[in-house]
Amino acid sequence: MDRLDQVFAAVSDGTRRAILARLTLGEAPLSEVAEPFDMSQTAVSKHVRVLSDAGLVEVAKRGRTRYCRLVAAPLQDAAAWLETYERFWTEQFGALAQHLEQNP
Amino acid sequence: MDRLDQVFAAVSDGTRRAILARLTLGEAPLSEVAEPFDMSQTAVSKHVRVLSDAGLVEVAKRGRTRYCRLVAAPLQDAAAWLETYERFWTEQFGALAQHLEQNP
DNA sequence: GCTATAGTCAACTAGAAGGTTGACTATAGC
DNA sequence: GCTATAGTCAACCTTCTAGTTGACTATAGC
Repeated sequence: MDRLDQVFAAVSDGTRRAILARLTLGEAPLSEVAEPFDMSQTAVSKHVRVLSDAGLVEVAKRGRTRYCRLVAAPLQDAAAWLETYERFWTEQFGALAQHLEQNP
Repeated sequence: MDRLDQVFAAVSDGTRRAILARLTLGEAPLSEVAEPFDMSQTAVSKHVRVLSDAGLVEVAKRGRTRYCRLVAAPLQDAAAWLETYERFWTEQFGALAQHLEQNP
């Protein structure tokens, strides 16, 4: 599995996207990250592991707590991949607009 | 699984990204889409199914052949999601640049 | 030193993904 | 009408994913 595979797979899960969204507010201990979810802390810990394997989260141990921090950089590769398709969706919407204009 | 989940999951596989890349060159019959891959046509057909379930490909039957066409629109939602993180990777690169400036 | 808290680890389960093969359906073209 | 081609479908296998629980480790704080 290459890195792009990993990044896209990591963000293809709503729970993990929610974790990333939480971390945009700043660093947080695992327990706090896990709190909103209706699942065991172990499960959330596994999600965080998937994110950190994809390079999207860094976990730092300080005392007995693990602080999670967002690392957005790998998302840039994903965005770059998507960008190469941008012209296709704009073209298609253009074609649709044109069609609707001619067939009101 | 919501739509964004589906789109991200669909593009998290290299084979499927390669199929999409092929389709940027224009519509193609399944057999032609399958040709470059070292796997059965059935397997490729399943990948195309995943893509079409995600709304990224449309398949039209004409005669005995199925023509596959790229539909980029759903990628726009993915791009929009990523955009909300853009400021985090630029911030982090900014911080890195600043650090490197101060510690040459 | 005892106890409560943060988190991991190992074992297990259920279901989804990604692939195979073999049999089948539908159409093209002579 | 026969045959080759395009593709699906169903059954199966193996590996990965997402979750569980229970036992364990490490540290904070009195």
